[in-house]
Amino acid sequence: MVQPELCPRFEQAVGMLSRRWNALIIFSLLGESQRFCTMTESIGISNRLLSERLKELEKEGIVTRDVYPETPVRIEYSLTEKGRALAPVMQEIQRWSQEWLPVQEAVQDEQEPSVR
Amino acid sequence: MVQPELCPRFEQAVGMLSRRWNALIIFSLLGESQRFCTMTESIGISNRLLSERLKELEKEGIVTRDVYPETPVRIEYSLTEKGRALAPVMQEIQRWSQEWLPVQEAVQDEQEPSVR
DNA sequence: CCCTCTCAGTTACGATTTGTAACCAACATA
DNA sequence: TATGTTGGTTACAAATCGTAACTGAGAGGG
Repeated sequence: MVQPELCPRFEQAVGMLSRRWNALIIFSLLGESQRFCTMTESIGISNRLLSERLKELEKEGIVTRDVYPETPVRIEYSLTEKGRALAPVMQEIQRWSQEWLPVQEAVQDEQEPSVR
Repeated sequence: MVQPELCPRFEQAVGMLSRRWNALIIFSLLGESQRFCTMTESIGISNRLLSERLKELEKEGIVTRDVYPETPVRIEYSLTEKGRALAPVMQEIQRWSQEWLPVQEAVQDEQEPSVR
């Protein structure tokens, strides 16, 4: 019934990072602050989900939202210190992916050789 | 339409790690190989999803499945080298969670009954 | 005044995925 | 025959996601 082992803080961190798109959002903000429309394009996420995720991440103190009342309005999203502190996590994911995942060529019809 | 920036291998790694439960499954196997029923208890995942995720992770070369025809049958899941190579990622998540997430006390009535 | 454009979202809704619980098969013991 | 254990499946409702259309504020054109 109860799950005894796992550290609750670790579980919480994993819960946040496992939420779909969150890792990519954080990664793309590690470089520099970005505006909404730039993020949807570079990440490939829909308006709806990006909006939803950014609100959650802001509430968790990972992302900051700055409004510049220019015309048209400019809204910049950036990472807080707590958010930037996730850089090593992203770096390790990247390192692993470089070492263990194959470079995938353009379009190749995968055909499983002999899976029963 | 096209997302130009992100490295496809990084995206793939994030996709795998962001799949719900995958990070916890990998983390719990970092210590030692485990059997099915032990994992459902310690992680708090249902049979259905654990079965599904383990099959996916096995297909991706991250997890190995070993059958010991004892009675009752014992099936041990463990990490491949590729899977164990994710240890630094988990370590960095853990480090971040220790530094940035609050220790949450026993039962505190949150206003929002956040049931994820 | 009306139409159009951009940015930053919302809303509506069908398609996936998840969580829960019940069930199954193999083998062993009582 | 009935019961227990392990390692799953199956069925189905609930939650989440993806797509696309829409909104609203402010500026500019005609």
